[in-house]
Amino acid sequence: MLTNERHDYILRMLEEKKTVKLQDLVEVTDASESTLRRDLTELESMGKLERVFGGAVLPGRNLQEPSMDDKSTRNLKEKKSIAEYAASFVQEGDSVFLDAGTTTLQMITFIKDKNPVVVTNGLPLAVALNEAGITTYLTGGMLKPRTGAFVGAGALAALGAYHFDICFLGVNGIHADYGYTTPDPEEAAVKKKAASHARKTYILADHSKVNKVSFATIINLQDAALIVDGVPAETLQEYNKITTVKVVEK
Amino acid sequence: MLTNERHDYILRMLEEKKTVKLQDLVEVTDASESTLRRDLTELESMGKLERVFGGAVLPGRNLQEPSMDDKSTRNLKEKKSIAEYAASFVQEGDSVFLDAGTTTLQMITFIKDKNPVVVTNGLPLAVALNEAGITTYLTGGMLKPRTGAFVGAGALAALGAYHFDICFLGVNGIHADYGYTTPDPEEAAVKKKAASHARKTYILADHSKVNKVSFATIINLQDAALIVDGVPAETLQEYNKITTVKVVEK
DNA sequence: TGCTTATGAATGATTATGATTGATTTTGGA
DNA sequence: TCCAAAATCAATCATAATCATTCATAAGCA
Repeated sequence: MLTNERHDYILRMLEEKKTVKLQDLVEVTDASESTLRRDLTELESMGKLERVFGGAVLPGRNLQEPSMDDKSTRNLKEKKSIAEYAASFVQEGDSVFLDAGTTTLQMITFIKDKNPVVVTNGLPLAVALNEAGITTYLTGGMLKPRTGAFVGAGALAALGAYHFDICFLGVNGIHADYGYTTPDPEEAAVKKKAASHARKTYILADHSKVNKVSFATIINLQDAALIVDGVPAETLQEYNKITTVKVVEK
Repeated sequence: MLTNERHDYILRMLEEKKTVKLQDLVEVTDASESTLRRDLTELESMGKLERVFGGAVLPGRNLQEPSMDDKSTRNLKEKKSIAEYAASFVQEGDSVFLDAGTTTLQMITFIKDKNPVVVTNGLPLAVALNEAGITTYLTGGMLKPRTGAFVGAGALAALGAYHFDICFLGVNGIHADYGYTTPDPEEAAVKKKAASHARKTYILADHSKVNKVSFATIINLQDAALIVDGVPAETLQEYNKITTVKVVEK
């Protein structure tokens, strides 16, 4: 069976069944496991499918879910590691700002025994903080449906009333030349203001954000430290010029 | 069965039945208890469901109510009737304030087709409003764990920036002599300030609140209308002295 | 021939799974 | 109410499945 034939077959099978197992493909196509793995990898890089453990599924088929959930599944483990490491900087009784985002969300588990007072602009975070029994303040403001973040004049005004011992922000991209970037200007404004009211600011990012700069707003942050996972040493050199970098070990 | 298939199955089952038992999943999916427990744990960490003893439920549902199912299910039918009736006063495009509370929560279903802009101080309400696709503002402030209400200086300051066409408040007791009462002074302050920024205010209460005055703070509200259900005519006479009373018919 | 590409097999690593254990929670009866 | 039984739970472990990587072979082509 030709390579293209296999590819077509896989895609047609996916269309039909929405999901396909590698072992089934082996039986039907008479190709080896290795070959079919390569097929799947290739088709994935073309965006035609999404690999999962044991096979593949149609891409983006949980787009029906709020976009937050999609993102939260991606790199979840890395995010948890980063969150745990970041949480180690929080001290007993600190006043903490947690940015809206999936990585900061993961931090809640790791800080709840430190009796922090937490301010956030994230709706899901407020829910989780409440459940965790943490003293919680929310900035308020206009709710962005896609991200569950509160932004706008209301959020900015509320931030003016607080001061934080420590502040944790998520970003969408990090680049040695452009610095930190995030797609939404309103969310960028909130991040900036939060950082300006904090004694110390940490930026959280998994490796997928490194050297990425999408259509985005640049956030100018002085004195912020960057926490990332699994980035090669030579890449780090570049960033050390512009910020303190802390790498999460596995 | 692929991991993703199980996850999808669980979520679809949840969508349908609102709740799912672990044992049922074991029977249907042919996976072990351990595996399904892991599935549930993972889905929970993604915020797609909430684990309960014996299975899982859709998220948010039980956060809407402080701690006891008791309170939320108590008089639920009456609350829905009151909510539906109250919602009939909302007009297309109105700016609406919804107080934190279970009755106001029920209103969301009934106002979402009127394209309102809603301001609330209730965490569960913000979640529900977001899900309903309604433009949502939240006051922010300090979160009261028991009730999910935001109160304090932050909440009051935020309210100063809004004006409402219509305002709906819940109370804990109504008495012909003492007026409206609620146990928490901070929540009382929020209610009062919200009402003072509204063109028209409605108080929602089921019959269990009538002639009740617990250890409570009195809320002085001018020009507010009272919406109650199933109260005898002679009781009504008393209240007409102090407010406009509207009774929900069954 | 020399070069590229596709393939399959083998490897050690990673991940998912199911069974077991003892702890926790709920249930039901005294 | 209190206590004991049953159900459910989290944690751990060993096993099985799946994975990425490497290497060697074979086929196609100038």
